[in-house]
Amino acid sequence: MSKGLPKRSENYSEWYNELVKRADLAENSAVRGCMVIKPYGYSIWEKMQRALDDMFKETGHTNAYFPLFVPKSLFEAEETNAEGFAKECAVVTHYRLKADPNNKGKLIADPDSKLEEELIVRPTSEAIIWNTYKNWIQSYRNLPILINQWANVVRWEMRTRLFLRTAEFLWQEGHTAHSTADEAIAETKQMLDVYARFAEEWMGVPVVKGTKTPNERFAGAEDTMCIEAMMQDGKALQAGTSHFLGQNFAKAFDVKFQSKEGTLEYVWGTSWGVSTRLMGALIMAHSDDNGLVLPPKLAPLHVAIVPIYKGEDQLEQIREKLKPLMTGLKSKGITVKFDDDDQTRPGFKFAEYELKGVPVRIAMGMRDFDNGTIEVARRDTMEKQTVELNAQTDEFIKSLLDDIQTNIYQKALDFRKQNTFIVDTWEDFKKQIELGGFLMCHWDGTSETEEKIKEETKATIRCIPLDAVEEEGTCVYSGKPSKKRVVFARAY
RNA sequence: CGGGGUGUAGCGUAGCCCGGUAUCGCGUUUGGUUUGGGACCAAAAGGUCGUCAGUUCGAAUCUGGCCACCCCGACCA
Repeated sequence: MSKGLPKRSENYSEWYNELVKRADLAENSAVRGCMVIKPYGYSIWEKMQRALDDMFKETGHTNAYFPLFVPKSLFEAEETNAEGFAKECAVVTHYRLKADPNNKGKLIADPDSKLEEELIVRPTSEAIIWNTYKNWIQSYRNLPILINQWANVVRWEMRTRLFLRTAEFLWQEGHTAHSTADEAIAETKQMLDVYARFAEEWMGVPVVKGTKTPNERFAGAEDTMCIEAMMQDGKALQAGTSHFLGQNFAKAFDVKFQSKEGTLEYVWGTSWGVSTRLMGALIMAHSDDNGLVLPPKLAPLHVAIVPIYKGEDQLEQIREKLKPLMTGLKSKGITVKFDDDDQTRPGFKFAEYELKGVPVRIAMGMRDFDNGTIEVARRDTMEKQTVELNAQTDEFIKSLLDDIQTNIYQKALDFRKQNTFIVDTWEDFKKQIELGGFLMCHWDGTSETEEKIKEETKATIRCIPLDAVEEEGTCVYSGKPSKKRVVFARAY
C-alpha cells in the first residue's frame, strides 16, 4: 500500500477511482466494464442490503427470484420499455461452443446451436415478471402482489466507472401489482420514502425527493419518482427510482383481474430499484483526502483498537486491560477489532483504518496504560481525545458513534445547502452551472427547453421536487411563465 | 461509433528521438533491529519489453499489421 491519495480538490474523479481501489472496495476485472467487488466493499453492500431488505419486509414485501434471461418476444412486448433498453442489451444467440476447425486450441460458437429465439440478458425484469404475473392473477383476491428481487442486471454501457456505472451491477427491483391506480401510486410514493429514509438515516446522505420530467422518465413508466443526492464536487447522483407503471405492462402482457363488481380490468403496476451505485454515493458524499468516511450504521467495523507496545508482555497487559471495554462494546452491538498484528506498526495501522473509513479508533500504549486512559480518534472530524477507561467508556463510545452518524449527515446537508442556488437569469445559470451545485430554476415545462439547456450546459433537470412551493415565475431559458422551480444540475 | 493516448516484473515507471538484451520506486521473500502517525539496515527472488511480421550482425528502441486498455464525446441506474 503506497502512501497518499490524489487530492480530492485537484482531481475529483482520480481521487474517487484511487479511493475505491485503495480502500479495497472494488477493482476492474478482466471483463470489460465489469467490476470485482472485493470483500470489504461487499460487506458494506451486505449491510445496505440488510437494512433495505428489512424495510421492504416491514412494508409488506417478500423476496422472490426470476430468470436472468428474457426471451426476445417477451422483451419486445412493452414497446416503450424495449426501445428504451434496446441499445444496451447483451444477447445470447447460441447455447454451446465447439473447437474451431481453423484455429487449434480455440473455441467458436457452434453454428448448429443457434437459438431459435434469442435470449436477452435482463437489463431490468419487468418483462419476465409481468409475463409471470399473468398466470398468478385472476381475481382482485390475488392482489396486491408485493414482490422484491435481489439480482444482477446487465446494461452494456459505453463508458463505465467502478460502482457508478458498470456493465453488470447488483440491485434490488421491486415489482408490484395492484387493483387500483391510487393504490399503485401510493406504493410508488411509499417506496420512494423508504429509499429517502434509507439514504438519510443509514447512509447519512440527504436527498431531494421528486418527479422526473418525461425526458428522464423510465421507459415504460407513466411516472418516475426519484431521490437525488449531491456529491462533494457539486454534481448530482440519482440514488434511487420508483416508477408508477400505470397499466402499461398489464396491457402488454394481458394481465387482467376480475373485480369485486365482476368487471374485467387491467392490473396497475409499480417498480422500484436501487443498485450498487449507492456505494458510489456513499463514497463520494463523505470521504476525504485520507480515505473513506463511513457512517457507523453501514461500517463493517465500528471500532479498531491499536495497541502500542514493546514485546509480548506489554501486548498482553494492554489486551487484558481492554477486555472489559471490548466485552461492553460487543454487548451493545458494536463491532470491535483488537489489532495485534505484529507485522505492521501503529502509524501504518492508523493510516489504514482511516483509509477504510472505520468510524472510531482507540489506541493504548504504556503511557495510557499507566494513566488508565485510552486515546479515542473519530474518523469524521479526525479529532483525537484522551478518555478515562472505566465502566462507562463503552457508553461513551456508543454515543460517539451516534454522534458521528448525525454529524456526517449534517455535514452533507450543510454542503448541499451551501451549493444550492436560486437562479433566475440565463446568464447566472451559465455561470453557476460551471461552479457546480443544484440550481433551483423556473422551467416552462417543455422538453424542447430542457433539451436545449442540456445541449448548451450539460445540465439536466434532476427532478421536480415534491416540496416545491407554488410561485409565479418565468422560465430561466425561454422566459415563459412557470409555477414551480425544478432542480437543474450536472449529473453522474 | 468519432477524436486523442498508452501497452516494459504483482503495481507504478525510466529507457525509445540517436538500435548493442532493461532503470528506479512500491510490493514480495529471508535475517536482524524497531514499534505514541504510513520504520530502518542487509541480502534475495521476479521481465519471451502487448502481439505478429519486416529491416538489421544485433530491435524495448526503426517500419507495418493486429489486439487490448485508458481518456474526451454521443448513451446511461
